[in-house]
Amino acid sequence: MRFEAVTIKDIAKATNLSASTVSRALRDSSEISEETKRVVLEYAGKLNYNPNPIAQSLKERRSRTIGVVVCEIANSFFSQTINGIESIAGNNGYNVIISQSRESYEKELLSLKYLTSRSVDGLIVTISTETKDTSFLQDLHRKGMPIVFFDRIVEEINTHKVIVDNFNGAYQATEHLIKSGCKKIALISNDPSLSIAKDRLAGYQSALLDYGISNEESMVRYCEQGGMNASEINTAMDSLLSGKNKPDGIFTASDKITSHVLRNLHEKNIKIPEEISLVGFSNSEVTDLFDPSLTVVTQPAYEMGELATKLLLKLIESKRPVTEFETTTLSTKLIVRNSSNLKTAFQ
Amino acid sequence: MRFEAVTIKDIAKATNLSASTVSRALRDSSEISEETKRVVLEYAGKLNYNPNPIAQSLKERRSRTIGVVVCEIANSFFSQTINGIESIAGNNGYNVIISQSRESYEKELLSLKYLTSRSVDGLIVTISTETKDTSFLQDLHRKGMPIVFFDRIVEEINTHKVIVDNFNGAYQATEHLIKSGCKKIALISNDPSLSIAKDRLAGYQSALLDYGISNEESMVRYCEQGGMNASEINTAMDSLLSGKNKPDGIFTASDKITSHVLRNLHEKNIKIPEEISLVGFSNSEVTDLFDPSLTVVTQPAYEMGELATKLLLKLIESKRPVTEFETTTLSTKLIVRNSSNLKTAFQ
DNA sequence: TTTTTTTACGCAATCGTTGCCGGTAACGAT
DNA sequence: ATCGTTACCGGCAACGATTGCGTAAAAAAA
Repeated sequence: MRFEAVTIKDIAKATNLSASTVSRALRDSSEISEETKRVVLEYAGKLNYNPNPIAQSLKERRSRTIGVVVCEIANSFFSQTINGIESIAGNNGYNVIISQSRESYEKELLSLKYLTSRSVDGLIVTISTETKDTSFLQDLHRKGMPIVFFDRIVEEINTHKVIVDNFNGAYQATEHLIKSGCKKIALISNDPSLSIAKDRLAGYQSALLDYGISNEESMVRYCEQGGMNASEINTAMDSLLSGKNKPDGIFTASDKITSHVLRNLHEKNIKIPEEISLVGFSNSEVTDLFDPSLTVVTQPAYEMGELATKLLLKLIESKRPVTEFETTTLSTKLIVRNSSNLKTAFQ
Repeated sequence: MRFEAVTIKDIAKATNLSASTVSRALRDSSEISEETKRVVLEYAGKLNYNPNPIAQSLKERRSRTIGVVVCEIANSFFSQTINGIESIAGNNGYNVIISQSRESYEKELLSLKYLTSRSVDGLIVTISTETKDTSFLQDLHRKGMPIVFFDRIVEEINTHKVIVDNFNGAYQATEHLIKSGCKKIALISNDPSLSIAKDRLAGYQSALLDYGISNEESMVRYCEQGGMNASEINTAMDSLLSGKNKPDGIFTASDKITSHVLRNLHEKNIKIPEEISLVGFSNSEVTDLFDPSLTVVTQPAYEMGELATKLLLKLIESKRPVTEFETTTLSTKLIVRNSSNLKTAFQ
């Protein structure tokens, strides 16, 4: 079954005008008489005419569509970002096609190929944990495809980027754990090749350094699959807790990792924060309901989506090639709750 | 900046053939010589040719795009459904445009108009809490637009529908509360005009009836905005708990409502399940981490998305108008945790 | 050799829209 | 009466891919 729409030709026939006149009348051109415009608009209204965006796209060589590649929609951080993206895109007459990599390089590549073959006007991308080779993105960028990165950016591609101050977010989280009395603080993070993982590691290390706590390799674990499956995190936790140097605080560097670690601590019947304090990056809206309520580092995801989209639209609508790019860094927010205990506050 | 793609004409020029020959060669037509095909394919490969889907859409009068209207992406149930939708759509060469109503009738209408004006081949829709008037959807349906409803269906439109057994889900939840020893069970639900709210109310009432508990109007609250803002739910909770007939069990009929109610109970320092037991519909993946871990009714969201998409594709690809429609009902699952206490189990 | 068939390709139209060019009628100016 | 200007509108072509139809050349049949 096909859904048949009204075209300009239908109106042209009905009004005994040519297609071009109807087109111009609809676009309120000055070279069409008021009377003709009235007639055309009346018919267009009556027949509920809508211009065919596919034909327009073909003519104008643009689709007014932007492609978004995220790791996972069912992740608060990304769904909030998408909300921001859709709001700005919608206000500007663009639509959004969303694609998920599910942390797989292969799926990411497929998504990118799919989106570009669907003639998107630009891309908003956050790369997967698995992605080491960014040559496809570099190719696209070189050929003139407007791209904006957010969150997990690609350092070697020079374009607009929207990130948060991951260093500071991690620093504050770690500092908070230290001030809570933790002496042995572990970090469970994403694959270290990711920009965000690097920055968060650096922030964590810097805080330890500043407070005179030694940086020990043995206290850091990386999840190559970004915590897509629990087993990876459980393995990390097992090895972390089995050693002689058991941590008294854990800093988790992503949404998924945070909840998996909490679940693992529950299973092990470890008291939080008495035995181990927990602070993690998370944009989930229900971490206040967790047992215990979680101390989290949150990111302004919605704003990041808005900003990335604004930047992308600027790229798309620029007449001449853009060579000056900006990296916007927003702030994270530390929300202190019961999974950590700010002991020094009572001293 | 525009991204310039390789077209059939580029290949035609490069190979000194006509566009039609190139087109036929690419589609492996029998009236093209093997030698020509080889040459064309070689060039197409070298230039990394991809057919322009916009041009194809215009020609074939279809966009290979399906539109999805959900209430909110940042809701586990819907994001899981979208995952299911995308998986089937992707496998069949369709892409997906997602639109959110945010429980607003106005935004829903805008989304629908936008999607249809973007020439989607079909729609997968779950209506907003606010929606009372479905005439626009009825118009679309009458004009031949393939539509599949899921979750919150429109009863008066005869098309494929995918739902869960809301009656039974609610019955089981209520029955479980009764067996846990609750005598006064409240229901906090969505706007009663929604199909799911009706069915869940009926299941709740039926369970009460079967166990000889009186149905009292005063124990039911409806959230007209579907729990989009906390205040609505807090008001409901205040009125529910202030009366003389304080409930000892609450059944919440949606994801958002469930977490808001839990938060409200926390704020009121009410012990769960000692003072009040809580069971709710929720597809959040972290309800096991809540304080207390939540007893929930979950829906097979991913499967619902898959199924809805399969049905939609059948509609879209059917040669002649479909008149026989099916409503598929999947089962919910009750996961018992600590927010309710199955006391009778110990007897 | 002539006629028929087959092979392999090009032309032109199409989808819906719009930019460009051109044309005509009306009107005032000369 | 002639010209120029203005207002208004139509025709054509093009965006990229596809397809029915036509046809030249080659192959096969007569």
